Amino acid sequence: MASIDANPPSGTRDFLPAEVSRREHAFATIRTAFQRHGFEPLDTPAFERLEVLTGKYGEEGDQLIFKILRRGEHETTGEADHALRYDLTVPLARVAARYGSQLPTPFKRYQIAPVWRADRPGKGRYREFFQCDVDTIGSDSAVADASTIVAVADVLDALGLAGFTVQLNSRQALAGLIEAYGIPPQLADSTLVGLDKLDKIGVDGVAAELRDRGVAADAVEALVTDLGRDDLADAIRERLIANDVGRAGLAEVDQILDLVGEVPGGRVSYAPVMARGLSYYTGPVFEVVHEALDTTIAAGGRYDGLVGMFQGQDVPATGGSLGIERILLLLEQAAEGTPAPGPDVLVTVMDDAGAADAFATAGRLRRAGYTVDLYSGGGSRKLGKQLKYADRRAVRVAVIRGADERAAGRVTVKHLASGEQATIDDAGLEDHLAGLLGR
RNA sequence: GUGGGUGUAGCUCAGUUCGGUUAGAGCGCUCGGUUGUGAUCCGAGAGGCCGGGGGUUCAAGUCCCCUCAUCCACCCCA
Repeated sequence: MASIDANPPSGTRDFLPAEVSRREHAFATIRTAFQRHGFEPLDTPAFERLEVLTGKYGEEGDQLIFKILRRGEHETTGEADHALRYDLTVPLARVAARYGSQLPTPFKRYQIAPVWRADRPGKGRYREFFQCDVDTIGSDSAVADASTIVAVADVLDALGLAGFTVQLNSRQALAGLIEAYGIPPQLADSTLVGLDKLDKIGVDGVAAELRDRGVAADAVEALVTDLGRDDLADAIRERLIANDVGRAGLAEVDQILDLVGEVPGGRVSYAPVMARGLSYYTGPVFEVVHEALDTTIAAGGRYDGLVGMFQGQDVPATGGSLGIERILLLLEQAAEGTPAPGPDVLVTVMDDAGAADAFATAGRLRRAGYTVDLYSGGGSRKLGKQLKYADRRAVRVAVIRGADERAAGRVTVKHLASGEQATIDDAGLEDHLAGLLGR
């Protein structure tokens, strides 16, 4: 038999049962928290028409879109008409454009689903990964921006990830900053990318980066002086109040800070040089970093222009995204060594004659509320093999009913962890299990 | 996309320096230590054309070239 590579494609993963359990549990926690904040679930197709996706993620982003070849006679041309979704925000914008009038305004939704990027895989970085987005469409109010942040913070806290910081900024504040330091508009984006690296490469690194990007020496010098100050935020604030955009941006930030107030499990603060990669943000932007990690675990912001790309008029929108794969990685590390619990009970099958009886017993115990596995193996049904299987599955109790027990109307119950077992009247099985399993 | 590391049993890795008889360990797996007792203990066994291709050589897991995969850093991102 020819053997083919059994590994999943590069950048994708198989999730074995224990891992699926952990993931599903985290997803359930997230769903519950978002719903408590009044967000509704939405689902959209795994793939979209190509033109829905292209032009939304910038030049580099467009190249990372997984395209789907046209079928039939067009197949050989390499032409693509569909593509796997790249994120959940653009599909949402499409949905908002398509069903706008049927949806309540503002429309608040969350979505947990896989997305695909033709990226180079790395640690905590995949070509197929889940995103978890929460957005509000149709509100230009800072209440919506603040609600996003509070909901995201609540989710992180519910997941047990206390110790995070929400860094808040605004595109307007950044525009004001560019103006305040006299940086020409055509260098704005490039400058912001450089500034955004402050935490990573330090003041000197940023200075070098900005010079490389063509920022004038006096502007760099002015920036570096402020960046080096302990009260960086205040220093930038002073600069920003000098121009209109800067003042407006600061007002945005302060209003949200005010609305959000205290957040359980974390802090919220103004981060004056935090930018954000995605080009479609238009207003407030935020990023959540965890103290135990130097990577972003959630991010978001306002993108008032995106829905308008699908219909005539602009619709305000704001939202956020949880870096769920990184969060799951964190949770996994925290849970290391604690195996996922298996079924409560394994009912053994000692012989063909007893199979029907074992089925009946398993059914009886499921109706009694237990999670019950029935040994489904063929071949040798040696008890040792079945107990080994029970151990492997982390089953708590084995129920054994061979020919002897059946003839006597009795059943043997073995508690795996303690090794204790008892043979009791069949009728007393539920009561006995209740004692063993604490129900 | 750029630079570097690593590919040997199902898993984690020795062995490669200076090429030389049947390539090892731990864990896992299978079987056994008598009837129907796991996890522990003891014993036995299965499992590898040493990532793939080409080259040098009497001889290649070991040296050279190519290729693929994977990991780390940078870039970018979630």
